[in-house]
Amino acid sequence: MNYWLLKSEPSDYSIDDLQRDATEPWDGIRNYQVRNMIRDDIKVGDTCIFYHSNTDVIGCVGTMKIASEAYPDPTQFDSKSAHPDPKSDPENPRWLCMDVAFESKFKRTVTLAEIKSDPTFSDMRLVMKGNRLSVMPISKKHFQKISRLGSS
DNA sequence: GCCAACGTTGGC
DNA sequence: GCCAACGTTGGC
Repeated sequence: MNYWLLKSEPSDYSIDDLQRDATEPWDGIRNYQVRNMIRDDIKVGDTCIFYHSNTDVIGCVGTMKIASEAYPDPTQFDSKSAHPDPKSDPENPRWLCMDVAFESKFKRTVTLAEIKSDPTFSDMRLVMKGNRLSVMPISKKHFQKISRLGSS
């Protein structure tokens, strides 16, 4: 099993929204590196950290599980969605998404500042320069440490 | 709201 | 294939 970190702006979709919905499509991904990870590497049952970006308290807020295989992201064909892609061919869709299932909400946010200041995380892609991927693999070690911090 | 660090697009 | 212009992400 692999571990991932998935970013979302809470004003768009938050951990509380996922707790309420239980399962939700993780859609709107429009980056080829991320698309390829979804297509090739992310498997049903993989565990993910839910990360809140672009907000007052930035950081890791809970965990979730991958709940489906990758499938074509319907929002790419919806002109009213946030990210329609008129160049995507319905016969050969460009963008994929997958369903995620709520697992847990942390007792507290494990903040980006905290992660940056802890040498345990110095080799984590999240804190390395120039990394803006909204989905990234993380090590089991980092996943377990973040889970432990969030549960305390 | 600013802007650095990307990624994408399209003219040539 | 190069690269300038433009768009996006996301921390601050």
